[in-house]
Amino acid sequence: MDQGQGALTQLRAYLAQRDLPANSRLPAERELCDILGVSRGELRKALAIMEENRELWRHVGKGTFIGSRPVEEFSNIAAIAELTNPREVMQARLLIEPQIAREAALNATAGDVAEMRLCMKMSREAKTWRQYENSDNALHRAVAEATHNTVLVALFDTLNAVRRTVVWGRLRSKVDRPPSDHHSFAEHEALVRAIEERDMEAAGQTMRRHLSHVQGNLLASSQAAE
Amino acid sequence: MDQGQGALTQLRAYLAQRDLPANSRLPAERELCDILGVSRGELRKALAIMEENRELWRHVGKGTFIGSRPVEEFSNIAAIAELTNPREVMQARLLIEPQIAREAALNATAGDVAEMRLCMKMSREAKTWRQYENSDNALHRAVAEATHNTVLVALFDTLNAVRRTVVWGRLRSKVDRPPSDHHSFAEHEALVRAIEERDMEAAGQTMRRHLSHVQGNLLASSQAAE
DNA sequence: TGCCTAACCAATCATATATTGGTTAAATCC
DNA sequence: GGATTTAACCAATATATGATTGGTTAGGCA
Repeated sequence: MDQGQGALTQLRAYLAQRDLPANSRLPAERELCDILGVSRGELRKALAIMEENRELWRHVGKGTFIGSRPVEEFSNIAAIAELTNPREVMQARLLIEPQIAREAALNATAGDVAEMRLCMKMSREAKTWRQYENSDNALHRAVAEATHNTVLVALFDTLNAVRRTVVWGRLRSKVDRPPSDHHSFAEHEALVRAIEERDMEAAGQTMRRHLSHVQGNLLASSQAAE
Repeated sequence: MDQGQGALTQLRAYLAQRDLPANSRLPAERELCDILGVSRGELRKALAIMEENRELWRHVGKGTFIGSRPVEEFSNIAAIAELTNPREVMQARLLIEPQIAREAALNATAGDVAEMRLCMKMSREAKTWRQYENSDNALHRAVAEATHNTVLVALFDTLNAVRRTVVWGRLRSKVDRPPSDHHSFAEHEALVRAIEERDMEAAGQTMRRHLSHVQGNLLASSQAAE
């Protein structure tokens, strides 16, 4: 009975002496047995207790590590893109991006707005669809960056990556041509102005209206393809 | 001059004959040289043109592939967690999750609601903080799943993964204790009821209020730590 | 000058070997 | 007899090695 707790005590003493930083790996179980002078079974009991206590985590083939187990990532872009479709992506954009625009209106600096205007200028001067799409992407990302919230930017990037993968997979318009419809230009202008004037409500509304138009165009083109 | 275009023509003919599906790999450059009977330089010119045209993409060590280059992922959970903090994460939750709740109210099935009620039951019966947190997580994820939108679920998972990494990194409450404050229980109940009644406005508002309380608690505990 | 050829480079893949936590069962010890 | 040690084995992972790939450069050649 004392033995069972003894291994844990020895292990704790060993770790306290080293004072290892988080995520650092400690020796393999077989080595620790020799170091601490305990049997592997007792050592594993102690390790199990500390793992249950979230003081360390173990994995076959990897080893034993200080701290809490890292989370598994279901954020694989390609995997998401496989499971979804343009409709879901546009719906997600309609829910997320207006909220980002509202937050951008609150936090945007003069530099952020200048960046947005530069993107708009480039999109107006675009000679090919590819250039236009790049500028459009850059503008939307500039809005996300204007929130000055790393998590929101990361979420936007994820959503954007999924969008590009899915859309490109479906309709492959090889013909590069300048955009004929200029409805986006006016909407972008209104969006940036709302952000500049710190009008959260207008920023959100404008973004929502803009994405609704994009959604409508996407729907129309898919119908035309049928 | 005819030679330069000739390699491209031959390559196009070769690809048209095979009619390879997207993302499929085509032979290595050195093999293609023999197959098409052109020099590697000419072949690479043709490949460069088609790559510029987004008809294929190449990468050292991998090969040459049909279609457009897959997007790079900035969705590394650990990387995001390194750059952010609990405040940004809570802010992002306050912007995203109410929108998800609204959408859930529109699309939830009876099975979805039953799943939510099960999560609530488990959270009420939780004996430790860990159990409570797991049930709470499961409930919020059930709401996301009720949107029946793969992209929204994936974004929620990403946000949730970042949240757990960041929060766990900061405050490590080793002491497992049952939750003393029951304010979340009533809020969860109201949230699920709003979703069940398809009241988008109430669902969004309830989720926002709930997260505001969570944010308040997090702020209070961090102040207490100082 | 323009093209071909060959060689080389760094990134990546493919394969084999070693290591690690997890498990089981016989041996051993009070 | 029950608990513990010990050894062997397993699947997952890491590590090391060699082959392959796109990218690049330099010399030969027409």
